[in-house]
Amino acid sequence: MALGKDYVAQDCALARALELLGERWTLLIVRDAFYGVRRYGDFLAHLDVPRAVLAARLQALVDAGVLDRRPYQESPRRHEYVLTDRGRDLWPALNALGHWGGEHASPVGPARLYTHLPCGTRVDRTGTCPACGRFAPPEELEVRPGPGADRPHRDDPVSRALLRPHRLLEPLLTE
Amino acid sequence: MALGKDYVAQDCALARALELLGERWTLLIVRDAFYGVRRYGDFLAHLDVPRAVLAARLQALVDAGVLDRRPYQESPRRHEYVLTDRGRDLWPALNALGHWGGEHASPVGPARLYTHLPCGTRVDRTGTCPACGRFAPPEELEVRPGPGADRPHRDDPVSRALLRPHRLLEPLLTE
DNA sequence: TCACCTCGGTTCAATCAACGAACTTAGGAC
DNA sequence: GTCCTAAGTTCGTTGATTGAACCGAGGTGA
Repeated sequence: MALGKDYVAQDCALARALELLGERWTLLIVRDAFYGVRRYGDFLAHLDVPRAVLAARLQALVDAGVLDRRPYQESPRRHEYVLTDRGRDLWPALNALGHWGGEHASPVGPARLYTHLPCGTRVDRTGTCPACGRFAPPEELEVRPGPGADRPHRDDPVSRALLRPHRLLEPLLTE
Repeated sequence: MALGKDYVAQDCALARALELLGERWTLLIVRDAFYGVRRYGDFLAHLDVPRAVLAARLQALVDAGVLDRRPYQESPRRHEYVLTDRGRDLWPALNALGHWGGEHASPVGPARLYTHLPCGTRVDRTGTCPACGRFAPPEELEVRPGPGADRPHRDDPVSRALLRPHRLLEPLLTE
């Protein structure tokens, strides 16, 4: 979606957001980053995305300032991808899209529930906690499998780790 | 993005939403529908989307229950595409994505502002009106060009019509 | 009656991106 | 020396997007 064949003539904030986020796989990668996935191999295991596409998308997200690529060990040097503030600001959009998908595109309801930890209440489609009435930032949310959850489908370390309730943005332990 | 090569293994609400909405052009078409665009020719003029792609996307959105295709005149019979309730429920997602794009991906700020008509206040990224504290449904919003607006760029009937403040979902008059 | 116009598409060849399997590179472990 | 892991890159095949041309139903004007 490079120059010339992009949404460039659409001088609109949504179009510019989609220039990056509208590429296939990109938003699922960002969602996984909210779930605490940080490593190339874990994204790969959870997403079934072609390796080349994953590498390109991670690079694009780093270039756009959504993810930060930083070393998590030396010798051998390895890197992880962590959401920046700009990336965390995508939470309302991700929550709204996921909420719509759970209501209108899922046979059995949402696969995951988001609970505002201080209140123990599910957030609504705007990302607001009905109990305290405030917008619930992702750090204060816990993901947990919902009624339409993974059951038979996936079996990879990331999917297994997500069967346990998990605070958003905390690194996911994939034993 | 048909069977077999879709996000099907991602048993997740977001993945299912993206199965439809993640296709190129789809969310821009939905955005235009919120702006009041209803006709094939107007989408075409505003979006620079290939005709075949537009036809395919409109069909997919109708199949998914996001748009309703209904006649607006007989002899010759012509149809228009109007957002259903399911389509209107996409507003929080569209608003959140557009808000992110305006803050993080636009050089000069948002190209369009959304004002809650009863309060005269701009809605925030969650779609909530800061003045009345409630979620502002799209019917109560007015679009208006903002600081980063179209200026030189596009010159088509739809872009011209959007230079005037306009209530969301009201049919756009493209004289 | 004929030519031409509009609207809402469809068709098709060329191009571009995604896919997936194989390969690579750098270091550690046995 | 051999094997293993993590994080990629390479590359031929498949599939989607593009844009220009075409189509058909109906109206309009001379």
